[in-house]
This record gives sequence, structure tokens and C-alpha cells, in this order.
Amino acid sequence: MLASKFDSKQTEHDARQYWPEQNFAPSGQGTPYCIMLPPPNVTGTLHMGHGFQHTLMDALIRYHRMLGDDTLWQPGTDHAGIATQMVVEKQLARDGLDRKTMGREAFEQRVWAWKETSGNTIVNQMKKLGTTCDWSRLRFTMDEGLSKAVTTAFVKLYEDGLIYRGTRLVNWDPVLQTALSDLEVLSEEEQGSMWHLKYPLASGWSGDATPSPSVPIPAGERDDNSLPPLGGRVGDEGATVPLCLIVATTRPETMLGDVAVAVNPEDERYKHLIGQKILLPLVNREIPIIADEYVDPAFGTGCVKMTPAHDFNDFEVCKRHEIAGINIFTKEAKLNDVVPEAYRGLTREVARKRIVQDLTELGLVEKIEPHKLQVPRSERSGAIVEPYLTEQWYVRMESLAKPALDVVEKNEIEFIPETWRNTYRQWLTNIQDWCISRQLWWGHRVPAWYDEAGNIYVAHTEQEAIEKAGGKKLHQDDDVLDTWFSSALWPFSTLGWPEKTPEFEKFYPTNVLVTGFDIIFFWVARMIMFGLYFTGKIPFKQVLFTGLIRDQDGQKMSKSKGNVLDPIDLIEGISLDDLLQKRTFGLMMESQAKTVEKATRKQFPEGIPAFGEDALRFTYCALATHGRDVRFDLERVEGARNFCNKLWNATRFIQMQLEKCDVTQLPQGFPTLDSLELPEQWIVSKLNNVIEVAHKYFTEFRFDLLAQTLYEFAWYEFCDWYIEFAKIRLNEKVDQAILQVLVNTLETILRLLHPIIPFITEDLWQHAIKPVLNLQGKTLMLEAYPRTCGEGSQIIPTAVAIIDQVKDIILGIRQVRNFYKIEPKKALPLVYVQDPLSATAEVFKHADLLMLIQQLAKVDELKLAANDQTFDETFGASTAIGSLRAFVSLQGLVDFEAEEKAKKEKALKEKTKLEAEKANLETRLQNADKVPEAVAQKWRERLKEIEASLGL
RNA sequence: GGGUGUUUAGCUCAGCUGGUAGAGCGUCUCCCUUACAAGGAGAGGGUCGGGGGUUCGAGUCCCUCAACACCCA
Repeated sequence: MLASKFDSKQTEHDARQYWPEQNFAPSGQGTPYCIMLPPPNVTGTLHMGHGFQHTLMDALIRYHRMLGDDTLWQPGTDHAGIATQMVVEKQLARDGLDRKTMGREAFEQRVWAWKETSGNTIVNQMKKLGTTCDWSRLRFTMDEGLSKAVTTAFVKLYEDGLIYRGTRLVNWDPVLQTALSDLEVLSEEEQGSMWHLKYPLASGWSGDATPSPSVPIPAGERDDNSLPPLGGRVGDEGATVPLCLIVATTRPETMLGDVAVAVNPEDERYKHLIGQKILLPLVNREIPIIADEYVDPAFGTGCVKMTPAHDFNDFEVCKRHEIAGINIFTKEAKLNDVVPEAYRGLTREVARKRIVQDLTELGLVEKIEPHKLQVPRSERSGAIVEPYLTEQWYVRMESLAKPALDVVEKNEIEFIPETWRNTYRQWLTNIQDWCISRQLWWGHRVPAWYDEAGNIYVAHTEQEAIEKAGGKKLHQDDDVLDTWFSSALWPFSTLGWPEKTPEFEKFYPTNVLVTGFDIIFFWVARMIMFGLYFTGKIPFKQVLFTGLIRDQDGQKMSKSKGNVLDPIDLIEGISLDDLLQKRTFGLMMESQAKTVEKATRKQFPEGIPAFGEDALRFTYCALATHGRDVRFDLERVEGARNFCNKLWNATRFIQMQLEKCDVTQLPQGFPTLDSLELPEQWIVSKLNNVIEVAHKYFTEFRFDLLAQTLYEFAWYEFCDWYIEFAKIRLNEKVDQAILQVLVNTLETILRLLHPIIPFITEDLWQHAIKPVLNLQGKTLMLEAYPRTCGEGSQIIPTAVAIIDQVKDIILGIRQVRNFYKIEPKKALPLVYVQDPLSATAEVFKHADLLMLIQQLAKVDELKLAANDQTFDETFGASTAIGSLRAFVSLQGLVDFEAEEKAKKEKALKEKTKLEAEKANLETRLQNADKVPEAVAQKWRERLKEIEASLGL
């Protein structure tokens, strides 16, 4: 006998023993079905987003496995170049070491060692959660096979002219000292300043202090001759007035690298100055005034300083004007030796202060305004990214993007939800070349070698390169590839590509990719491009984009905010103290700890109870709407846990009932539907309907509706109604057919729910179902997903209609009962039921159904009233559901005088509502000719119902 | 500045190709009835962001405005 309460820990422990890992491998039979696990960072830990996506993937895989498909869920981890290198470098720093002194080889060994110790954490966590990946096929992006795929891909792209080495501006992370791709730079709005600087015209010195009127901001106008010549000081005798252009900038320190000032060619204010020169302050370099459409005359002063070596827009403008840039920074983003001596070696921040100060002293700062600006920061180090001129490896994207765009436009790859096509299209149509080299030591080293003359030899191996070089001594490129380069090969490299393995032949293209929309560019688009390029096929047929998991306030979960939830904690529970410690550890700012602690104490005053894996999984599914983000609501986990308990207890009840009979005598499967009594016909009809809907929702990836449908069926139809119907009759006598329907319906429910809540369904099936039904299967995981149940008819509409009527009668009587607060124990002496549309008459032909009503509504005597029979107020109360009316005698049960008023109010309210609806229907029916007949028919029926219950 | 999305019950969200609204949690009342108080029986609660339009009929289609979110520049 089952315990009276569901215990998730015990259940998970028990269920797991039926799932040997070899069951997760492809069966070798059936239609191939393959999902690639988006490889998590090998040194990371599982977070809510993983939990969410893995749940959906596991549900899909379990569903298809139960359908009999040949399922492969390919797992693996990602080496995560920058992130991993940073972690290891931090460890080294604690030991007083750094990678440069220990050398590349020793450093790599150190990272491998770290990967071995920590790398299994996330895999173990996934196993703990019951994810049924084929663990025997676990891959790692730095493995030999996958590294070979990377080299092969690189060499091919290079030989096809799609990879090149180019010198151009890149996003430079001055802390990590590596280039970053556009996608690794996050721009956030920050409060800064806009400095308005005066740039004197080289030719514009005016001896008579009368500025030309067409020069808009002559220094003299405002400062009244107080402005000194360059190098002079305020108050100098005989100062002349320079004519100045005023440039507005958010980065004054870059002025040392200015090579021009640009204005719009149509700007009347400056037109005549185009071609003239500026004498750049502090540097004393003459730079031209140029005209370019890029300049917005309305923004700032309409004059833009050009620093092409440190600004992407300026770079483009100056390229058009063939003006070379001047690099003023070192790799650490400190001023280099090109700038005047006074500024050399300063960081950007210090240089800014110094330069503004110096310019101010020269009277060359017009004004400083507060200004909000987008500051580009490195996703990893958080440092402000410096546009920096370096030589890097690039992938030419244009020709790769086109076919990738096509397959999505033509829906050969289906995006779910479809709206992400827009995002995808937008990015691919404006795609930039992909900077793939990184100045790191952890990753796939660029397979390019150089001879002493600097000639490049791209080859699969060093040996091959040397051969190409004619035996010359070569040095391999120091850089490694962007981690996403290897990730882009994931769908086929994990299947053995470039070898044509049987797995590749069978499972590629894969079926569905489940991932977050946040990596649509990073990963999804690149996989499609590379998939098409290298295999000639799409890498997957569908992409399911999940929302981002946010906290209950809609905030992104992040360690630095201290609002993360660990899926493991929801499953196993955690005390408040442990949770506090977890959340306040490693915060960016100490001061935040108090805020986080307060919020945590408020939200989880008693910590988090152990809800169990099934409850968490059910919640993930219930929240998996096709939206953008998911607010994670802990209360829903509780609701899901309660649902598990409901299933548990329903099983327990059935187990008790089965003890009354000899289960070995119980026939297999459902009895023929036509042979059954009405309640049985009803529940099996409903069940068959639910089965059909479940398949539909799986196909449409509507895990939310799937969860809701199964929840409602299991709880409301099966537990609340059918079990009650069954209980009453089983108390009278042991009825084999009822037992058979009970246990088989439960068994079907367990199979239906298994992909979502695998542990409890497996556990219940093993303990309460398998022995009773004498099933041969070893695990529910490998049982068939339900199709339709029962022989012959699968849905009997008349049974559904009659039982629905029975439910309505019971509901009506219960309403009266509750309204008059009649004790549940007290039986009602007499109830008349009247139904002018005579649907109820059918119910009264079945004595067994009347018995059910009498027991479930606690009524002594139940009678069918004639249509013209009337009941005066002294009889009791009446209630209406549809056309049905129940007249409940309340003789001796209530004080009529006292209840009269409330009763009248209720009746009036009901009447008003119905009359309004009646009027509305009548208006609509005036236009009945314009409406489809089926709709009009429905209206007429409803109108009849209303008239009937109004007693018309 | 360009784009995408969201706005439905107190909270979190469903609502398919247009036919007058649903769930979970919460609230209120009654009940520890031999599967389940992690439960049972019932109740209350929404002018579907504002405005306009198309239609016999709009939460659902179109236009517009507003707020919020995200992406790109």
C-alpha cells in the first residue's frame, strides 16, 4: 500500500532505478528522431534556463521514444574560451601565478586539469534531473574529433576564399587583451558628459577681432576678446581672437588621435570652411575640415571630430576620404608614444581628466553638458571596449548568409514562434564579417603557419603546412578561434563529421533545436550557415525558441543581483540560512548584500521546501507559452507538487479498491466501450479526446496547454467525478468492469503524463499498475504513448451528454445547499428536477444514475417534475443551469423568513442576467440570415434554454 | 532613430482561422466525509491599456495614441 502522502525524494530515488542509461541510446528501430543538446559551458553549473530547456527537450525525447521512434538526444559541453580562461586565470592569481610566466603549454594543461575536476559538475546535475540524453555519446568541443572538424572547416573556408586575414577596427577588450565579435559587446546606456571643445581654425586667426558672420561660434563674441592665442593664457596682452569650430564629443581624450573635423556638405553654416584646416590643440597638428553626409547637422554643433583609429563611424568616414587613422592606445588602452609626452602611459580615464583640464586652462572648453550615452562593454570582463586597429581572422559572411536566409524564408527550417524570423532576417541581411580570432590560449588554435617572410600556410596539420612551405621552418598562429566557431559545427561534428558516419547519415538533419532567442545570432544562424555550407543540408528542421526565465518581478536572474534560483534547491529544498549565504556570496558590491538579504527573507521566510523534480518540470511546461520571457512563479511549483500528490492518492485509492478483487482475474486493457455503463463510457470518451489533444499539443510544442489539459482531465474529470461515481458503486458491490476502467484510465493518464513528470509516473506505474495488469515492460519510459483506448467506439456522445447532465444536476443542488449553508452531512428530503428541453428525462431512465446523484448531492428523494408543474416559494429554493431547473425542498432546514431576502436578491440577479442575454440573442437573431446556419442554430438553442429557465 | 513584442480577474498567464471570456495561485463561506486538509463543496472577482474604424457581431482584423520590455544602430 502506498503511503498517504507523496514524497518526491523517495519517488525520485525509486523511479531512477528503472532507467539504466543504455535505455537512453537510440533503439536502432523506428523513425530517426534527434535533438542536439545546446552544449552548456563545461565549467558552469546548471541554472533555471537550462532546467527549463532541458525539461522541454526531455519531454520531447521521452514522447518520441514512447512513440517508438529511434531517438538520439546528443549531449555535450562547450569549452567556452574566454569564460574558462578567466576562471583559471583567477585561480592562478590566487596562487600568485600568471599564465604568461608559466607559458602556453603549462597553462593549457592547467585548464584541462580544471576541466577534468569541474567539468562534470553540470553533467552530473543533468543526470540528477533525469535528463535522458545518450550519455555514452557525450562530446566536448575540444575533443579530438570535434577539433578535427574545426580544422577541416577552417581549411575549407580558407581555401574557398571565405576566410581572410584583415587589418581593421575590432572591438578590443583591454583587460582580456583580445578581440571580440560584435555580439560579445554589450552597449548599455550610462550617464556621461558631452564636452564641447573649441577647435581653432589654422587659418582663422583674426587680427581685428571681427569674426566673419558666417562662422557661427566665434570665440570673441561671447568671451569678448578674452580668448588668448594658443599657448597663451587668459589676460595676455595683445591677444588675438581665434575663430573656432566647436566639436561635441563624449570622449575628449581621443582628440589626441583626431585627423579631421567633419561637417555636413549641405550645412550652410560651415560650407565655406570645407577644405580649410584646424590646428588641433595640445597636439598642434593641422587637420582638414571635410564634408560628409554622415554628419547630422542637427546633432550637437554639426561639427564632428574624426578619430578613425578609435571609432567605427569615423573609420568609415575617413576611409571614404582616404585619411589614415592614428592609433593612440596600447593594448591595455593606455596612451602610447604617438601622443605628446605629457600624456603617455595614462589610462583613458586619467587622460580624459588631464586633457579636459589642459583644454580648460587654454579656454578651449566651451561647455560640458550631462549626456546619456551607449557605452560598449565587454560581455566577459565588463571593461569598456576600445575600437582598436589590429590584424585578425575574419569569415566573409555575405555568401553564407544568403542561403541561410532562404531556408528560413521558405520555412524549410521552421521557427517557433514564427516571429523570430524577423529578427533573424534583420541580422542576416545586414550581416558583418565575423571576427573569429581571439588572443587567448584556451581554444582551437588557428591552423595557419607563417614562415620568416610572413607567408601564410593554412593546413590541417603542421606537417602539411611544412610541406606546403617547401620544408621551411614555420611558426603557428598564436590565436585561437572564437568558441562559437566550433559551436556552429555542433549538429554535425558531434555526429562524426567530416567522416560520413552511420549516425550522421541517420540523424542529420536533426529534428528540433530547443534554445533561447538570445543566441539566435551567436549560434542558431551560424549553425544554419555552416550546416548548409559544409553538409549541403539544413542542420535541423525546427527551432523552438524558449523564453528567458525571469524572477517573479520580471527581473533577469543573475548572481550579481542575488535573485537567482537554483533548480536543485527547488527540487531538494533549502533552508533560509543556506539560501541567504548562497545569494549573498560573491556579489559585485558588498552593500548589495543587505538588500538581497532583505528581499530573500521577505520572499522565502522559511526557505524553500522540497518540491521535487516532477513539480519543477511540470511548472516549466505549464509556463512554456510561446512568449518572450517567463516569469517564474514559485506558487505554481507548489500547485504542481499538489497535483503530484493528487495522482499519488488517486492511485492509492485504486490500489485499495483492487484489493477487494482477485487481480489475476482482471482482463487486459479496456473493456469494449459499447458494453459499459454510462459513467464508464463517459470517462473513456473523455480520455480518448484528451489523448488526441495531447498529440496535437506535442506537435505544436504547446507544453503549457498540454500540461493544463492533462491536469484538468486527471484532477477534475477523473478524480473529482469519475472516481466518485466509481466509489459509490464499488461500495455496493465489486464490479470488475469499473475496476478495469479505473485502473486502465489511471495507467493511460500515467503514460500521458510521463514525458512531463517522469518520476512519479514511473514510480506509480511500477508499484501500483504493472503488477496488477501483469505488464511485461521493464519501465514506463519504454511503454507506448497512448493512442486511443478501447475497442469499437472511442467516443460515445450520448453518454457524454447524459453524464454532463448528471453533473449539472448535482452542481445545481450543491449550489442551493451551499447558498443556504446547509450542513454537508444533512440530507435534503426532496428535490424536483425540471427540464423543458427534456435532456434530463434521459437521466431519469437510469436508476443507477439517480442513485449517484442522490449520494453525491445528499438527497433523499429525487423526482422529475412535469414541464407545467409549478413550485411556490414555500416549497423551497430553485436554481438553474442551462435549461435545467432544480427545486429543492427546504422544509425544516432553513428559516425562510430570514433567508427570503437573500434568496430574492440572488434570483433577481440571475433573472436580470438571463434577460439581458435573451435580449441580446434576439437582436442577433434578427440578422440570422447573415450568419452561418450552425451559429444561428446555436443561438436559437441557447435562447430556448434561457426561456425555459425563465419559465416562459 | 529603425525593428520586434507585451498590455485580459488581486498576482502569473491561456484564449486556434472574428460568435459577448478561462486556468493556476490568492480572497471569502462551509466541511478534518474511511484516496488525498499538498484535500472536498461552493462563492465573489474582468467596460479584455485609451480612442477610432471594418463587420450583423471584435479580446480576436485594421488605424492611431500611451505605457512597458527587448533587439539593432
